[in-house]
Amino acid sequence: MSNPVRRQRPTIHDVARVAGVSRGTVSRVLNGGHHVSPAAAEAVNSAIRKTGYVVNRHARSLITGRSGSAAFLLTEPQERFFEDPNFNVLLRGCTQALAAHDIPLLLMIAGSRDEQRRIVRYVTAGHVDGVLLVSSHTGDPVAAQLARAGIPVVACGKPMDPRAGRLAHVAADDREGAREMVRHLLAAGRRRIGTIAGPQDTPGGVDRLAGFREVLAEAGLPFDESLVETGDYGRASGAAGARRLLARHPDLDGLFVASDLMARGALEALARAGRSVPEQVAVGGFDDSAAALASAPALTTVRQPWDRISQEMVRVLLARIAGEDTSAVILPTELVVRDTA
Amino acid sequence: MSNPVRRQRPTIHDVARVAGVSRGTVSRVLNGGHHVSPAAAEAVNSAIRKTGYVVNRHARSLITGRSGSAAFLLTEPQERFFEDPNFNVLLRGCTQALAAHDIPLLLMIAGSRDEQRRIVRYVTAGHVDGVLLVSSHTGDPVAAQLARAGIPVVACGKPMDPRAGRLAHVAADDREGAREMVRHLLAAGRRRIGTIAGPQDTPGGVDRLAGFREVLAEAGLPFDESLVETGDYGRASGAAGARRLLARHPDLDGLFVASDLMARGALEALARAGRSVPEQVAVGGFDDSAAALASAPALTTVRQPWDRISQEMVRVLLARIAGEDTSAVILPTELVVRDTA
DNA sequence: CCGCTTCATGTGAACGTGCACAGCATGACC
DNA sequence: GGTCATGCTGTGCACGTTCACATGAAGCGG
Repeated sequence: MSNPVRRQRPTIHDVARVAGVSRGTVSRVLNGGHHVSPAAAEAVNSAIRKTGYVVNRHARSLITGRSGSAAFLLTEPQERFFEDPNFNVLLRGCTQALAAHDIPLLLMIAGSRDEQRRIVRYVTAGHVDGVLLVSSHTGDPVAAQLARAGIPVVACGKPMDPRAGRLAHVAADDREGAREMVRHLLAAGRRRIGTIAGPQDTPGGVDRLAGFREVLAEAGLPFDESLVETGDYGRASGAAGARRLLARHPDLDGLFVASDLMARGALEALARAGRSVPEQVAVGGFDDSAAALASAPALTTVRQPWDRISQEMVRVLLARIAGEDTSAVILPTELVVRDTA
Repeated sequence: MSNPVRRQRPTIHDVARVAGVSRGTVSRVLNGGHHVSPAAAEAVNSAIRKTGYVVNRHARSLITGRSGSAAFLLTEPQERFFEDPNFNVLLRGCTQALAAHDIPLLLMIAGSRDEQRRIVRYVTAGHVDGVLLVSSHTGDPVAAQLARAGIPVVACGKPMDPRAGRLAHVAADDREGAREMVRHLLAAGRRRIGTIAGPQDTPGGVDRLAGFREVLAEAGLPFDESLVETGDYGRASGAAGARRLLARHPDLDGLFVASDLMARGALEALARAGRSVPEQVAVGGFDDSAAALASAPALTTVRQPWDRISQEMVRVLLARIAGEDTSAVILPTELVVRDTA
């Protein structure tokens, strides 16, 4: 009747003893409850409550070979991601979506070569069941190694390289989002429409530019390469692009900019050039980031459904872990009309 | 000589066989290498390279009772944190500092009651060795439960409640930072200095206001309660506070604002009231956030050493996990002089 | 009443590691 | 040469769980 000095955490064995059944039965109740009589199940559940038992994931992982956790992997220019509010929405959304399945999320940042090696070793060692990948270009060596090792990976954003087909991905429909924005500019009577595109080595940059071109062509407007500028998604490049466009086309009356940050830069350049927005030049951005509302005038933009993207990434990842072969998911964007167009 | 059909991951046993030693010796090499002859150690290391062995953390955790991982726990108003660029620096810094010790970081968000329960269960079950806590008020129920269960917890920011002494914490020196800024305003000849303080239920808000008062008193300026306004760290409350201060004190020539966001709001209000900055009113902020540089004029502010804070949090956490009783660490701030003061 | 199936339950083994302990060789010292 | 200390190495066990298999009971049709 004497208590042990050190109070141990209750194990499945304790539960079995209290419930008057065997360890196997408790284990069955824990994992699905098939092949267990209602009476036994009830006894086990009550014993679990009574003892305060929680499963030891380490023991479980050791035998099953699965960790019950997932990683959020960030490669490449981490600074840019961390500064991007949308990235934060994504990170939060993924964390919470996985938490609903009782799966903890490991945050991993692959910066240096050393960090990359460590991450590959950790993940391929089976200490993570799957990986949510955020990377600007998907020729990423880390991602490739993981995919080759058979780790389920779901990327955020369309892969640049279609032959990197082993990666599942979830992305917003950049092309259709761009199309919608340009149609909106056309509907407002704009005919001399320029664009500041994103980097052409990112799929988003390519698709938004493609959407822009398609709609102009469909509207029967002559294609003019001099109406296209390219930036790096940053504020400064937006301002520079707008200046160059205005120099070439003083009669510009519409501008589709591939990111809100660049759009803000473009607005400054337009103001400095004495153009009124939206009266003389209508401006549309992309992202619906905080920058869109940072100062007046509020930016008309295209919203990407980041909350849904995170949910879908988790859904696809869990499906892949379960062995299903879900691959690409493309989600619709939403046009947000404010003051600039 | 026939290979097995399925290639298993190499275990410590395989390494031992290849190296021609026992499992125990391999284990010793892995954990510190004490009591191992150089020859044996070399044989083991070469065998590890040859087999591509990586330790199975699940098995190790099962026997040691330690997980080799830590959690980054976010409670309360998650939105505010995720929008705060400094928070991102902190999260990134902690992740990388822990990665250097080969410790993965689990991101946990305690929003709903249900999430809180799940997190407490997970952590107290021993699936995490320690917790890095970010919470605005440290009377936090989740933190209290974890501390009570004996989990090492290191909080970011000073606890409001000194009797919550079981939590270690790392914080910037808000009081001295505020003192330095106010001294800077005094040195510039300002004598009619107001402040927009932060919420008085947060330690940062209290300390920054205390520093403000102390320096004025030391300078022999009469204390005037009507020079104090209180905001919620947000832009709008800064603008409102500045308007009220100006109404009461049209001759205001200096303003210490407890956050950059509020400072931006104050700058707008000052501009609208026709005051020139810094000629008529010198303005100092706090945080050195992106808002400080968001638009002209660039804000003079107090920088908190977020990179060092994250490093110290990790250092203190590892010390606590190792059983040492490191507690409070206060780090110096840095005055960043730009255009507004 | 028998043989067959179905289903709930118990049992032993295995997962890969760390640790305590025992054994063994070597060398030093009396 | 014997005793003892010292330092390296091997072995068995334990950690808590899942899984395959065995067992036995119950149901059922002939």
